[in-house]
Amino acid sequence: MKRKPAKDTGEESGGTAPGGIQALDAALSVLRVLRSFDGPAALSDIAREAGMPPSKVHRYLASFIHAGLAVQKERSGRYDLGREAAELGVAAISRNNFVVRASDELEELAAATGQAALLAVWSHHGPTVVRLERGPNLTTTSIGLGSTFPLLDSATGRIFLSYLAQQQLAGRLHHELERAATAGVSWPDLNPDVASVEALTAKVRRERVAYVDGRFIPGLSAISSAITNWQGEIEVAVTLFGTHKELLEPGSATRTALVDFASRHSIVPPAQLGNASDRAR
Amino acid sequence: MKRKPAKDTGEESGGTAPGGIQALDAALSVLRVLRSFDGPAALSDIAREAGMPPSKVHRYLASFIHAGLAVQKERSGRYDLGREAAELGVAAISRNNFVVRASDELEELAAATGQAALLAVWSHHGPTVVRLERGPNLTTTSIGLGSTFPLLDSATGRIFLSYLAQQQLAGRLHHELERAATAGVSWPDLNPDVASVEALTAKVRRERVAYVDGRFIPGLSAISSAITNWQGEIEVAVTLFGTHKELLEPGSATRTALVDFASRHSIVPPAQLGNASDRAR
DNA sequence: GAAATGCATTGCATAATACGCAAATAGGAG
DNA sequence: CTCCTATTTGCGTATTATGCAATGCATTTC
Repeated sequence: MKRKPAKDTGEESGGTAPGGIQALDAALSVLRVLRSFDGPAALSDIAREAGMPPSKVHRYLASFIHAGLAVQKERSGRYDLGREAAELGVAAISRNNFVVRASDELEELAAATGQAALLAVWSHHGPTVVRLERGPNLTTTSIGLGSTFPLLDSATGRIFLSYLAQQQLAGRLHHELERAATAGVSWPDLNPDVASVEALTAKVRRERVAYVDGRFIPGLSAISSAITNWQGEIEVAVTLFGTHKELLEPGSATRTALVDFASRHSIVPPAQLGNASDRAR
Repeated sequence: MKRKPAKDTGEESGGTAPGGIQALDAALSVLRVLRSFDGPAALSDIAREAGMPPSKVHRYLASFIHAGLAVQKERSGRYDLGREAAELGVAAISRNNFVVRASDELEELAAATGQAALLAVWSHHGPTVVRLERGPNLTTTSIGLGSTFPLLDSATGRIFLSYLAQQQLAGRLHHELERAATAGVSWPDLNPDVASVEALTAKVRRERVAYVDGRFIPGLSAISSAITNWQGEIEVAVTLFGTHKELLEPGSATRTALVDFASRHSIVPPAQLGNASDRAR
């Protein structure tokens, strides 16, 4: 096969895996480009973004379509991710033991509290719904798998805000703070500045729950708690939501059940096993 | 590159996409194999399942790992799906509106089967038509966008009756059962009592279709199937209808096409996420 | 209405690259 | 320590992916 005859400057292994296959690396980078679009994308746009000739990308896409990872809409249309991509993602998520175990009991939690319940994990877009259990009282909602929540404005978001490492949050947090500042928005319990956010997250970690009342979705109250792994990092957020504000009260049965649920599915880091940095290296 | 020197029996395009790339097709089939396992898998198992030499699979996996689609656990360990796979799936699902996706092909379904076709979703009033494709043979009908169907009396309604959670149906189902009981109505295949309804829905779930012949609308036969999401919950019902009763027969081309259409647009949940039939009732 | 533009798609010749085989290395068990 | 299983890596070959350019299709522009 030919290579671009021009540059061969010596810097060779720029994006190739050791022991991997060049063509496959190239193809997978196209898949990532396809994912990075918000919706269906034209061949020329994908090719430009990937830095490859359209004919090459077209052949990759033909194989992706064959595998079901991509689809082509309408006659002579644009490309989008396909059903197989969705199934792959669901399978990947279901390999996460925390999600699987919590899913098994999520229905019980919803039934016991009489509220709708969801599980969310962090993906690079933000907190993302991976499991949803509609309660008896909630018929319709704009929330579904793949929905993402804001960090500042939602119970689920605030849990990640409080438990996730600063550097993972940084990009999105800055963005939301800036938007809030320029729009002149502020909330009853939060101002759009770093100090105020710090105070909020401290409170959330102390109480082990975060909540909002009818802010992100009008008329809907939500309360969320964290399921953590052996390092004390958040793996999943569990959120209950409904139309009554009473579920937020410190002593409420709902709140107690939620915290209990989160604790039972968390792994409490053993306190006196030496600190993690010793074991890490 | 070499090919298996032995068999080249002439059966050529067994699994290759037209205009696609052979190596990529092979690699993606490995990805699918990896997904088909319940958890982490050994190289030799993946290779055997994919029908390829381990060295080939190993190189594919190296590229998958490089792209984040796969991970290798521990030292010299087994392979599993990676974070990028989850992100890919979330992206696919969040931009994937079941109604829109199915709408794109509804016309083809109608043309291929020669029947009229519709899509219906659940709104608080009941099954509601959101897309309608009049077939070549059907000129006029009382069905239009926004029409709602009864639960007991229509193919579309019976699909929702069989796949939707009990609590969402409760109100309307009670109402219809009561009306039928007081009016003394009954049907050839259904009595207005809970046990009879239960038997019907079990049959529907088993056969994956529900149908009626000229009952809801005299002289009109209809057959319906469910498009389900990642949790096994119904998102949309697809219904074909026409004046001939033959389309209801188990082996008919129409029925086969319908079930195929529905499964192609459904997301099959992995076994570990708990199965939907447990939660359905 | 006709030309023109912007796409996606597809032959084709070439040599670059992925493949199969087999050797090597690592890990685990007895 | 030794064997055994399973993963990883070199290497030569010809199969196959690639860039280029021509084709086809559709929508737009004048």
